[in-house]
Amino acid sequence: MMKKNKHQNQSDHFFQLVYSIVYLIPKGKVTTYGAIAKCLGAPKSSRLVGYAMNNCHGIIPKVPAHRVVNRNGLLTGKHHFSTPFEMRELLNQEGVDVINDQVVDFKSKLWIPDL
DNA sequence: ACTTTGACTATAA
DNA sequence: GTTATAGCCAAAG
Repeated sequence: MMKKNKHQNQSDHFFQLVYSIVYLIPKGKVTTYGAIAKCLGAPKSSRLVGYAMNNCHGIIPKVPAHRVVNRNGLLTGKHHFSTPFEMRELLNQEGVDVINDQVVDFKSKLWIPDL
């Protein structure tokens, strides 16, 4: 009788939850940390979303972290990729134009996870 | 157990 | 338009 589990022992429960949302981001679209956090029921934990992404290196399947930008449409996490240009490259391949580390027509490309 | 950190956001000046 | 400050909360040290 698993009585030792007082409350989901999944240490990275929050991380997995974030990843599951990121996987849902359609190709050619982007979303924000706050949108993901809000979808998780913790709109004020936007920082934790970014924190989770910092741990996404080596996650299988690959996490499309390049589709997650801040609320301004700025590629704040580009420095966490293999190369600062990789994030822009990936977005460009999906039809998302990026100029000066900012998504062009960000408002149009924005996608909000559906609950 | 306490302190620091961080891929954020909202508000104020 | 920009810059500064505060709030936020879980993971890592």
